[in-house]
Amino acid sequence: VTNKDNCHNWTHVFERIGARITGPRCDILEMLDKAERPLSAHQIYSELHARNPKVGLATVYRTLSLLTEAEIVERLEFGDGRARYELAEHVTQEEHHHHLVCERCFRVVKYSEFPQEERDLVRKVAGSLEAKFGFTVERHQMHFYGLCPECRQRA
Amino acid sequence: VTNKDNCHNWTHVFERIGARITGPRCDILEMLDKAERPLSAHQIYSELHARNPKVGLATVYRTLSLLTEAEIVERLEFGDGRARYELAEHVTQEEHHHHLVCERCFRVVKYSEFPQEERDLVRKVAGSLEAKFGFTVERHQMHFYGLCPECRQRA
DNA sequence: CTACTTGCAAATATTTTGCATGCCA
DNA sequence: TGGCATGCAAAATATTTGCAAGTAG
Repeated sequence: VTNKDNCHNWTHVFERIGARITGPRCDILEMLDKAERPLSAHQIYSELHARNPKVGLATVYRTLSLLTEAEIVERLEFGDGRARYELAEHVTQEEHHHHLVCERCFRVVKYSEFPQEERDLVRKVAGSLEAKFGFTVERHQMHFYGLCPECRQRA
Repeated sequence: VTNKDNCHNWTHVFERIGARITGPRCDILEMLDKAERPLSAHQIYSELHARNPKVGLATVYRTLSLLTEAEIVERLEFGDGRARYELAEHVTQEEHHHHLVCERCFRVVKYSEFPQEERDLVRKVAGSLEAKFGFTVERHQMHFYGLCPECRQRA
């Protein structure tokens, strides 16, 4: 009883990577697209499974893995042992952003501050790293860690 | 049969945090201090256990946890599911640095490029985040990901 | 139809914890 | 000596995989 209601926007994504278009896959992309912060596999599974108890956790992991390989999804780790996932920027067409993380409760906020300055610096650093270490630089992440207002108050 | 040969440099570190000075603890700090890249718990355990089979993996994890809480060690995650650890900068008194990671083999290289420009940008971003989100920003990480020369050749 | 997907359960991998023993201060 | 630290084994998490059954194309 796979429900493909959410597939309209995503058919071309799966076609491009030669993967089949299924209900759970579209649901996952839809959730990631609507989310205001990166989601863990468990968060995605909980919601999907609540809507349709037939959905299994393994499918969530396999789908996230598939989409991460295809660079449709980006996998992030913030230090609490569970990976989070969000849509790649070329998919959302949103502004380039990074994350601010509370090191106590691991709440995550997206931000985009001084994008031009960042671009300039990143370009310089990436060039320098390629020259010095022979790496082909593909992407970067900048995480800021601190205490959110709630956790600071409790501390 | 605890061997405290490696404790000379580290007594004050443990005294400051009110923790006992033991062989395994000093060995771990010594390893981190000598390492040129962040080490995983398993890497540390392997070497220590080879030198002294009495050392257990739990001690490694408990020590890393203790030292991370005390901000003597920094915990890092690069996306392969195993955390890495390195000495905090105020302990090594080395230059502020970040990491370049091969997304295929997860080799990690430390770098420090354009430190002044980075400081300027980070200060601006941190201030902006504190004002906008009410977080108290404590630290940041910048990870560059790409392919190392070896993995690029193989691909 | 046929191969790709899925669900379930079992297997891995990493990290944490309980408890009896050991050892630092 | 007293309480923190350790080792071992068992537990808790997170993630991956084998396999039989389901379904997209």
